[in-house]
Amino acid sequence: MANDLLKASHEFREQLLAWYETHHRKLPWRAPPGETADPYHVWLSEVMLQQTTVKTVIPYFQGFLRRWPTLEALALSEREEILSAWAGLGYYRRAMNLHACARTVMEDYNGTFPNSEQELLKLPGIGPYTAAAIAAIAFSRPANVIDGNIERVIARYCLINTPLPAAKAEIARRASKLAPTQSAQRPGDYAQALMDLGAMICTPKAPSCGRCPVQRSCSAFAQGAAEKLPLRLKKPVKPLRRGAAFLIYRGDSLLLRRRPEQGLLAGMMEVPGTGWTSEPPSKQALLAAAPITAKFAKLRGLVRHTFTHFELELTVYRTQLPGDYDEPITQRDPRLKWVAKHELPRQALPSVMRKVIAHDQ
DNA sequence: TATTCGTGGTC
DNA sequence: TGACCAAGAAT
Repeated sequence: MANDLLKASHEFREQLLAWYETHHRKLPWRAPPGETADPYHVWLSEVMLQQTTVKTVIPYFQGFLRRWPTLEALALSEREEILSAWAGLGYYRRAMNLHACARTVMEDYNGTFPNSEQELLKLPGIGPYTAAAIAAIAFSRPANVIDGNIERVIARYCLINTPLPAAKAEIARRASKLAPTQSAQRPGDYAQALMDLGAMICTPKAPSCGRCPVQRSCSAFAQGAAEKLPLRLKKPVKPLRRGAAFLIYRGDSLLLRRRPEQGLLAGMMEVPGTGWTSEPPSKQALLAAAPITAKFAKLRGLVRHTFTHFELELTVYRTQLPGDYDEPITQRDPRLKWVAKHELPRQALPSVMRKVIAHDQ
Protein backbone atom coordinates (compact mmCIF):
# COMPACT_ATOMS: atom_id res chain seq x y z
CA MET A 1 0.00 0.00 0.00
CA ALA A 2 1.32 3.46 -0.90
CA ASN A 3 0.59 4.66 2.60
CA ASP A 4 2.82 2.01 4.12
CA LEU A 5 5.67 3.00 1.85
CA LEU A 6 5.31 6.63 2.85
CA LYS A 7 5.31 5.67 6.49
CA ALA A 8 8.36 3.44 6.03
CA SER A 9 10.36 6.16 4.28
CA HIS A 10 9.35 8.66 6.94
CA GLU A 11 10.59 6.34 9.69
CA PHE A 12 13.80 5.70 7.78
CA ARG A 13 14.53 9.43 7.62
CA GLU A 14 13.61 9.97 11.27
CA GLN A 15 15.86 7.17 12.48
CA LEU A 16 18.70 8.30 10.29
CA LEU A 17 18.49 11.98 11.33
CA ALA A 18 18.22 11.07 15.00
CA TRP A 19 21.39 9.01 14.67
CA TYR A 20 23.09 11.84 12.80
CA GLU A 21 22.44 14.30 15.65
CA THR A 22 24.69 12.34 17.99
CA HIS A 23 27.03 10.46 15.66
CA HIS A 24 27.90 12.81 12.81
CA ARG A 25 31.49 13.52 11.93
CA LYS A 26 32.78 17.02 12.49
CA LEU A 27 34.43 18.07 9.24
CA PRO A 28 35.98 21.45 8.37
CA TRP A 29 33.45 22.20 5.61
CA ARG A 30 30.38 21.21 7.58
CA ALA A 31 27.81 23.16 9.56
CA PRO A 32 26.27 21.64 12.69
CA PRO A 33 23.09 19.58 12.14
CA GLY A 34 20.14 21.83 11.35
CA GLU A 35 22.27 24.55 9.74
CA THR A 36 23.44 25.12 6.19
CA ALA A 37 27.11 25.52 5.38
CA ASP A 38 28.78 28.20 3.24
CA PRO A 39 28.16 27.31 -0.44
CA TYR A 40 31.79 28.13 -1.30
CA HIS A 41 33.01 25.67 1.33
CA VAL A 42 30.50 23.03 0.26
CA TRP A 43 31.44 23.35 -3.40
CA LEU A 44 35.20 23.32 -2.75
CA SER A 45 34.98 20.29 -0.48
CA GLU A 46 32.64 18.37 -2.78
CA VAL A 47 34.93 18.83 -5.76
CA MET A 48 37.95 17.75 -3.71
CA LEU A 49 36.03 14.76 -2.38
CA GLN A 50 35.25 13.37 -5.82
CA GLN A 51 36.80 9.90 -5.68
CA THR A 52 39.06 11.09 -2.88
CA THR A 53 39.02 10.16 0.81
CA VAL A 54 38.07 12.57 3.58
CA LYS A 55 41.41 12.11 5.29
CA THR A 56 43.30 13.11 2.16
CA VAL A 57 41.07 16.09 1.46
CA ILE A 58 41.12 17.79 4.89
CA PRO A 59 44.60 19.35 4.68
CA TYR A 60 44.05 20.44 1.07
CA PHE A 61 40.70 22.00 1.94
CA GLN A 62 42.23 23.93 4.82
CA GLY A 63 45.17 25.03 2.70
CA PHE A 64 42.89 26.28 -0.07
CA LEU A 65 40.70 28.21 2.38
CA ARG A 66 43.73 29.85 3.96
CA ARG A 67 45.04 30.88 0.59
CA TRP A 68 41.70 31.70 -1.03
CA PRO A 69 39.24 32.64 1.74
CA THR A 70 36.55 33.61 -0.76
CA LEU A 71 35.27 32.51 -4.13
CA GLU A 72 36.34 35.86 -5.54
CA ALA A 73 39.92 35.38 -4.39
CA LEU A 74 40.01 31.97 -6.05
CA ALA A 75 38.55 33.33 -9.28
CA LEU A 76 41.16 36.11 -9.39
CA SER A 77 44.03 33.67 -8.86
CA GLU A 78 46.23 32.36 -11.65
CA ARG A 79 45.50 28.82 -12.77
CA GLU A 80 49.12 27.85 -12.16
CA GLU A 81 48.79 28.67 -8.45
CA ILE A 82 45.74 26.46 -8.19
CA LEU A 83 47.42 23.57 -10.00
CA SER A 84 50.40 23.84 -7.64
CA ALA A 85 48.14 23.84 -4.59
CA TRP A 86 46.24 20.86 -6.02
CA ALA A 87 49.42 18.84 -6.67
CA GLY A 88 49.16 15.42 -5.04
CA LEU A 89 45.36 15.31 -4.93
CA GLY A 90 45.02 13.66 -8.33
CA TYR A 91 42.42 13.99 -11.09
CA TYR A 92 43.98 17.28 -12.09
CA ARG A 93 41.20 18.20 -14.47
CA ARG A 94 39.28 19.02 -11.30
CA ALA A 95 41.69 21.86 -10.55
CA MET A 96 41.19 23.36 -14.01
CA ASN A 97 37.43 23.04 -13.68
CA LEU A 98 37.56 24.54 -10.20
CA HIS A 99 39.17 27.64 -11.58
CA ALA A 100 36.80 27.83 -14.55
CA CYS A 101 33.80 27.34 -12.27
CA ALA A 102 34.93 30.07 -9.87
CA ARG A 103 35.28 32.52 -12.75
CA THR A 104 31.92 31.53 -14.23
CA VAL A 105 30.11 32.03 -10.92
CA MET A 106 31.79 35.42 -10.48
CA GLU A 107 31.04 36.58 -14.01
CA ASP A 108 27.72 34.97 -14.86
CA TYR A 109 26.12 34.52 -11.44
CA ASN A 110 27.21 37.72 -9.71
CA GLY A 111 29.49 35.79 -7.36
CA THR A 112 26.70 33.70 -5.86
CA PHE A 113 26.31 29.98 -6.48
CA PRO A 114 22.97 29.04 -8.05
CA ASN A 115 20.81 27.08 -5.61
CA SER A 116 19.14 24.67 -8.03
CA GLU A 117 20.51 21.35 -9.23
CA GLN A 118 19.67 22.28 -12.79
CA GLU A 119 21.76 25.46 -12.76
CA LEU A 120 24.59 23.90 -10.78
CA LEU A 121 24.84 21.13 -13.36
CA LYS A 122 25.78 23.67 -16.01
CA LEU A 123 28.96 24.63 -14.17
CA PRO A 124 32.32 23.02 -15.06
CA GLY A 125 33.33 20.16 -12.80
CA ILE A 126 29.85 19.82 -11.31
CA GLY A 127 28.09 16.61 -12.30
CA PRO A 128 24.94 14.89 -11.03
CA TYR A 129 26.32 13.99 -7.61
CA THR A 130 27.96 17.34 -6.84
CA ALA A 131 24.98 19.35 -8.07
CA ALA A 132 22.64 17.37 -5.84
CA ALA A 133 25.01 17.58 -2.87
CA ILE A 134 25.47 21.36 -3.10
CA ALA A 135 21.73 21.96 -3.58
CA ALA A 136 20.92 19.83 -0.53
CA ILE A 137 23.78 20.73 1.81
CA ALA A 138 24.26 24.43 1.04
CA PHE A 139 20.69 25.37 0.14
CA SER A 140 18.42 22.81 1.84
CA ARG A 141 16.91 21.87 -1.49
CA PRO A 142 15.42 18.37 -1.76
CA ALA A 143 17.71 16.27 -3.96
CA ASN A 144 18.51 12.63 -4.54
CA VAL A 145 22.17 12.70 -3.50
CA ILE A 146 23.94 9.47 -4.43
CA ASP A 147 27.63 8.87 -3.94
CA GLY A 148 29.55 5.64 -3.48
CA ASN A 149 28.62 5.43 0.19
CA ILE A 150 24.93 5.94 -0.40
CA GLU A 151 25.01 3.50 -3.28
CA ARG A 152 26.31 0.84 -0.94
CA VAL A 153 23.85 1.68 1.84
CA ILE A 154 20.86 1.56 -0.51
CA ALA A 155 22.05 -1.61 -2.25
CA ARG A 156 22.11 -3.29 1.16
CA TYR A 157 19.04 -1.71 2.68
CA CYS A 158 16.96 -2.62 -0.39
CA LEU A 159 18.77 -5.90 -1.07
CA ILE A 160 19.70 -5.07 -4.65
CA ASN A 161 21.45 -8.07 -6.15
CA THR A 162 22.17 -6.58 -9.55
CA PRO A 163 25.91 -5.95 -9.83
CA LEU A 164 27.27 -2.41 -10.25
CA PRO A 165 27.40 -0.42 -12.41
CA ALA A 166 24.23 -1.86 -13.97
CA ALA A 167 22.46 -1.43 -10.62
CA LYS A 168 22.87 2.36 -10.58
CA ALA A 169 19.45 3.12 -12.07
CA GLU A 170 17.67 0.79 -9.69
CA ILE A 171 19.57 2.19 -6.71
CA ALA A 172 18.63 5.72 -7.76
CA ARG A 173 14.95 4.76 -7.97
CA ARG A 174 14.96 3.15 -4.55
CA ALA A 175 16.95 6.02 -3.02
CA SER A 176 14.50 8.58 -4.40
CA LYS A 177 11.64 6.84 -2.56
CA LEU A 178 13.44 7.36 0.74
CA ALA A 179 14.88 10.85 0.23
CA PRO A 180 13.37 14.08 1.58
CA THR A 181 10.90 15.86 -0.68
CA GLN A 182 10.84 19.22 1.09
CA SER A 183 13.29 21.57 2.82
CA ALA A 184 11.73 21.00 6.21
CA GLN A 185 12.90 17.40 6.02
CA ARG A 186 16.52 18.61 6.14
CA PRO A 187 17.82 17.23 2.84
CA GLY A 188 21.37 18.37 3.60
CA ASP A 189 21.57 16.57 6.93
CA TYR A 190 19.87 13.57 5.40
CA ALA A 191 22.46 13.26 2.63
CA GLN A 192 25.36 13.73 5.03
CA ALA A 193 23.80 11.28 7.47
CA LEU A 194 23.64 8.61 4.78
CA MET A 195 27.25 9.31 3.84
CA ASP A 196 28.35 9.13 7.47
CA LEU A 197 26.41 5.91 7.90
CA GLY A 198 28.24 4.48 4.90
CA ALA A 199 31.60 5.69 6.14
CA MET A 200 31.27 4.62 9.77
CA ILE A 201 28.68 1.82 10.03
CA CYS A 202 27.71 0.45 6.64
CA THR A 203 31.35 0.09 5.58
CA PRO A 204 32.50 -1.85 2.50
CA LYS A 205 34.04 -4.60 4.63
CA ALA A 206 32.81 -5.85 7.98
CA PRO A 207 29.85 -3.49 8.40
CA SER A 208 28.86 -2.76 12.01
CA CYS A 209 25.22 -3.77 11.67
CA GLY A 210 24.95 -4.02 15.45
CA ARG A 211 25.27 -0.24 15.70
CA CYS A 212 23.13 0.63 12.68
CA PRO A 213 20.13 2.90 13.30
CA VAL A 214 18.12 1.32 10.47
CA GLN A 215 19.08 -2.29 11.03
CA ARG A 216 15.50 -3.36 11.80
CA SER A 217 14.27 -2.43 8.35
CA CYS A 218 17.41 -3.42 6.39
CA SER A 219 16.67 -6.20 3.91
CA ALA A 220 20.29 -7.26 3.53
CA PHE A 221 20.70 -7.56 7.30
CA ALA A 222 17.58 -9.72 7.46
CA GLN A 223 19.16 -12.06 4.91
CA GLY A 224 22.66 -11.91 6.39
CA ALA A 225 23.79 -10.51 3.07
CA ALA A 226 25.03 -7.03 4.02
CA GLU A 227 28.76 -7.63 3.67
CA LYS A 228 28.57 -9.18 0.20
CA LEU A 229 26.61 -6.25 -1.24
CA PRO A 230 26.82 -4.40 -3.50
CA LEU A 231 27.99 -6.87 -6.12
CA ARG A 232 30.42 -5.53 -8.69
CA LEU A 233 31.56 -6.63 -12.09
CA LYS A 234 35.21 -7.62 -12.08
CA LYS A 235 37.59 -4.95 -13.19
CA PRO A 236 40.04 -5.70 -15.99
CA VAL A 237 43.68 -6.04 -14.95
CA LYS A 238 45.81 -2.97 -15.44
CA PRO A 239 48.28 -3.10 -18.31
CA LEU A 240 51.92 -2.21 -17.69
CA ARG A 241 53.49 0.76 -19.42
CA ARG A 242 57.17 1.61 -19.43
CA GLY A 243 59.15 4.75 -20.05
CA ALA A 244 62.22 6.75 -19.12
CA ALA A 245 62.65 10.08 -17.37
CA PHE A 246 65.64 12.44 -17.41
CA LEU A 247 66.77 14.27 -14.32
CA ILE A 248 68.82 17.10 -15.76
CA TYR A 249 70.47 19.38 -13.22
CA ARG A 250 72.15 22.64 -14.08
CA GLY A 251 73.95 23.69 -10.95
CA ASP A 252 71.18 23.49 -8.37
CA SER A 253 68.29 23.72 -10.83
CA LEU A 254 66.23 20.92 -12.35
CA LEU A 255 64.80 20.92 -15.85
CA LEU A 256 61.00 20.51 -15.88
CA ARG A 257 58.47 20.43 -18.68
CA ARG A 258 54.82 21.42 -18.95
CA ARG A 259 52.47 18.60 -19.93
CA PRO A 260 49.79 19.10 -22.57
CA GLU A 261 46.48 20.69 -21.60
CA GLN A 262 44.57 17.53 -22.41
CA GLY A 263 44.87 13.98 -21.20
CA LEU A 264 46.81 12.41 -18.37
CA LEU A 265 48.18 14.84 -15.74
CA ALA A 266 46.87 17.65 -17.92
CA GLY A 267 48.65 20.96 -17.48
CA MET A 268 50.91 19.66 -14.73
CA MET A 269 54.71 19.76 -14.70
CA GLU A 270 56.86 16.69 -15.35
CA VAL A 271 60.41 15.51 -15.52
CA PRO A 272 61.11 15.30 -19.26
CA GLY A 273 61.06 11.78 -20.63
CA THR A 274 59.89 9.34 -23.25
CA GLY A 275 56.29 8.41 -23.89
CA TRP A 276 54.88 5.53 -21.89
CA THR A 277 54.39 2.36 -23.89
CA SER A 278 53.97 -1.35 -23.34
CA GLU A 279 57.52 -1.99 -24.56
CA PRO A 280 60.54 -0.42 -22.86
CA PRO A 281 61.85 2.60 -24.80
CA SER A 282 64.41 1.76 -27.48
CA LYS A 283 67.81 3.42 -27.63
CA GLN A 284 66.54 5.63 -30.44
CA ALA A 285 63.50 6.60 -28.39
CA LEU A 286 65.79 7.55 -25.50
CA LEU A 287 67.99 9.67 -27.74
CA ALA A 288 65.00 11.34 -29.33
CA ALA A 289 63.34 12.10 -25.98
CA ALA A 290 66.39 13.51 -24.19
CA PRO A 291 66.12 17.32 -24.25
CA ILE A 292 69.91 17.63 -24.42
CA THR A 293 72.87 15.55 -25.50
CA ALA A 294 74.88 14.67 -22.45
CA LYS A 295 76.42 11.81 -20.55
CA PHE A 296 73.55 10.31 -18.54
CA ALA A 297 73.92 7.90 -15.65
CA LYS A 298 71.19 5.28 -15.39
CA LEU A 299 69.96 5.20 -11.83
CA ARG A 300 69.49 1.87 -10.11
CA GLY A 301 65.99 0.49 -9.69
CA LEU A 302 62.71 1.66 -11.17
CA VAL A 303 60.04 4.14 -10.22
CA ARG A 304 56.72 2.33 -10.04
CA HIS A 305 53.40 4.08 -9.97
CA THR A 306 49.79 2.97 -10.28
CA PHE A 307 47.33 5.07 -12.23
CA THR A 308 43.62 4.42 -12.51
CA HIS A 309 43.90 2.27 -15.60
CA PHE A 310 47.56 1.25 -15.96
CA GLU A 311 50.76 0.58 -14.06
CA LEU A 312 53.89 2.52 -14.85
CA GLU A 313 57.57 1.63 -14.58
CA LEU A 314 60.02 4.42 -15.20
CA THR A 315 63.75 4.12 -15.69
CA VAL A 316 65.48 7.26 -14.46
CA TYR A 317 68.56 8.81 -16.04
CA ARG A 318 70.51 11.62 -14.45
CA THR A 319 73.04 14.16 -15.54
CA GLN A 320 74.68 17.16 -13.90
CA LEU A 321 75.50 20.18 -16.03
CA PRO A 322 77.76 23.03 -14.94
CA GLY A 323 76.01 26.04 -13.46
CA ASP A 324 76.98 28.17 -16.46
CA TYR A 325 75.65 25.72 -19.04
CA ASP A 326 73.96 28.05 -21.48
CA GLU A 327 72.50 26.10 -24.37
CA PRO A 328 69.19 27.91 -24.83
CA ILE A 329 66.99 24.81 -24.66
CA THR A 330 64.22 26.61 -22.80
CA GLN A 331 63.92 28.97 -25.75
CA ARG A 332 63.93 26.17 -28.29
CA ASP A 333 61.14 24.45 -26.36
CA PRO A 334 58.89 26.82 -24.37
CA ARG A 335 57.47 23.89 -22.39
CA LEU A 336 60.82 23.56 -20.62
CA LYS A 337 61.73 25.43 -17.45
CA TRP A 338 64.66 25.45 -15.03
CA VAL A 339 63.48 25.26 -11.43
CA ALA A 340 65.70 25.75 -8.39
CA LYS A 341 65.65 22.84 -5.94
CA HIS A 342 64.11 24.89 -3.16
CA GLU A 343 61.25 25.90 -5.49
CA LEU A 344 60.27 22.32 -6.26
CA PRO A 345 57.75 22.00 -3.41
CA ARG A 346 55.76 24.89 -4.89
CA GLN A 347 55.59 23.42 -8.39
CA ALA A 348 52.57 21.71 -9.96
CA LEU A 349 54.28 18.33 -9.76
CA PRO A 350 52.05 15.25 -9.55
CA SER A 351 53.02 12.49 -7.14
CA VAL A 352 54.54 10.27 -9.80
CA MET A 353 56.99 13.04 -10.72
CA ARG A 354 57.86 13.70 -7.09
CA LYS A 355 58.71 10.01 -6.88
CA VAL A 356 61.01 10.35 -9.89
CA ILE A 357 62.79 13.31 -8.32
CA ALA A 358 63.07 11.58 -4.95
CA HIS A 359 64.46 8.45 -6.63
CA ASP A 360 67.69 10.39 -7.04
CA GLN A 361 68.23 11.03 -3.35
C1' DT B 1 27.31 2.79 -22.41
C1' DA B 2 32.35 2.69 -21.95
C1' DT B 3 36.83 5.09 -21.23
C1' DT B 4 39.79 8.16 -19.32
C1' DC B 5 41.06 10.62 -15.82
C1' DG B 6 45.46 9.98 -9.49
C1' DT B 7 46.52 8.85 -5.26
C1' DG B 8 47.08 6.72 -0.81
C1' DG B 9 45.14 3.61 2.50
C1' DT B 10 43.46 -0.96 3.78
C1' DC B 11 43.34 -5.83 4.50
C1' DT C 1 51.67 -8.20 -2.08
C1' DG C 2 47.93 -7.27 -4.80
C1' DA C 3 43.27 -6.09 -5.30
C1' DC C 4 39.98 -3.02 -3.90
C1' DC C 5 38.30 1.43 -3.52
C1' DA C 6 37.01 6.75 -1.99
C1' DA C 7 31.60 12.60 -1.24
C1' DG C 8 32.52 11.31 -9.84
C1' DA C 9 33.01 14.19 -14.18
C1' DA C 10 33.81 14.61 -18.97
C1' DT C 11 33.74 12.78 -23.34
